[in-house]
Amino acid sequence: MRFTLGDKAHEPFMTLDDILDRFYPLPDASKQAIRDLVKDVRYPKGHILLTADKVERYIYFISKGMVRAYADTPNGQVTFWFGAEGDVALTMNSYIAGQTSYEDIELLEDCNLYRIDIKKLKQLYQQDIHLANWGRKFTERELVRTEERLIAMQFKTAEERYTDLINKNPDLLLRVQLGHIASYLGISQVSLSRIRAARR
Amino acid sequence: MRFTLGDKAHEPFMTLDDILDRFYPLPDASKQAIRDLVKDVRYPKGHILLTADKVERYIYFISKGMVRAYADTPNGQVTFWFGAEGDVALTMNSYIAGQTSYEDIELLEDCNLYRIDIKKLKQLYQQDIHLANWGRKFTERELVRTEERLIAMQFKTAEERYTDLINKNPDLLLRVQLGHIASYLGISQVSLSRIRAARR
DNA sequence: TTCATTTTTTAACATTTGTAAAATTTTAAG
DNA sequence: CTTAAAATTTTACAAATGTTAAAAAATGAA
Repeated sequence: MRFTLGDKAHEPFMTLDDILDRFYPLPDASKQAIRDLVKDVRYPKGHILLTADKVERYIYFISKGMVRAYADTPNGQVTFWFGAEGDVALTMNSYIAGQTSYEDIELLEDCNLYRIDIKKLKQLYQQDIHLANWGRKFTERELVRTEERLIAMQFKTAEERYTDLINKNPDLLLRVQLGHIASYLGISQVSLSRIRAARR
Repeated sequence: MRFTLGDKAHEPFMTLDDILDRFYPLPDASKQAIRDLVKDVRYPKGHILLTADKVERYIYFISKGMVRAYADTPNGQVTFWFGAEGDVALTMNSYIAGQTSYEDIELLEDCNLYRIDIKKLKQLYQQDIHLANWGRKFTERELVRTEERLIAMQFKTAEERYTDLINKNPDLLLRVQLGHIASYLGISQVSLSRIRAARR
């Protein structure tokens, strides 16, 4: 999922079942099919989990830790998504189109992840209608969130977007450095400093 | 679909089959199930097809015409999506969550539409795995487009976003007034006029 | 065509945000 | 604890965008 942190962000970790149940109720047989495909993996802070220029084979459910997605641009990196416990980390075009994508995913903390093979997951989408609808629901939730953020970018000031962000995700300030937050808000770090100074 | 206009935008109109085939190959039985639910409707330019404050019962495939989605804000309307032939017009939260949403859909031209009942479509998602995957694919395509636009908002100048927009959609300038385009780009109409003046 | 309405552009000034560089604070390693 | 590195804030100035109001152009109905 692209940007949640809401519900269970403060939990120390989430189980695979916790994560699967967030999007859509699945019968146990479908959950078991996922469990059979999943492998537990761990990587340290700073690890690049997925890269833009590769067709990535896996997506990752985040059990514990914080990550960011960023696009490389002529003007530097643009962070456009944070993922925490319960979210799904993936490079969009690899997942959706089997092509290279526009973003890298970097771990901002040591992470425990559930790794799953995209091709095998898609085979399940073709075989199991519950999982096909689970996959639909997952994307739908991301789409609503992304569209809401896009609209906010079109008419809210940077200060409003900052306030909204930390109100919805108070722990973000404790877990993510301000440079990444500024980028996520679409402003320079200097601008974010000014906004924060004005709030004191 | 949220913002395409690409492939067949210049076509005078698209059939239901054209539209269904854009996202995902469907067996004929599945297409027939959709055909059985669909009703042809027409509305004139200016008609408000869907509204934010209602739980809408229908979504519409656009056979002919141009529409926009906009959110009402304290500072006026924010247009954040244009739909043309082949696109799907819907209020997101009605479609996704069965709740009121954040946008109205207004017709910018006289339109021919295929109307379909959301509840019945969702029943099909539960019964027909091909349609469930069609629905997944539809949302996935929207998500990639929306995410790409969000990233562009974060690091491209208004002028670059304007150039990108009209390069991808040359006919947009002929079919949509500049005030809506300015809003879509996240700038004032005055700013857009300045950008256009500088390009001459 | 003519006239009223709507849309778009232009002008003037205010505000926001960006950039570059320096100062300060925080973090992390030894 | 001390020190070097990294992150954050501050400052000064430049560039981009917003707001308001007026002028010009385009549109559409009679």
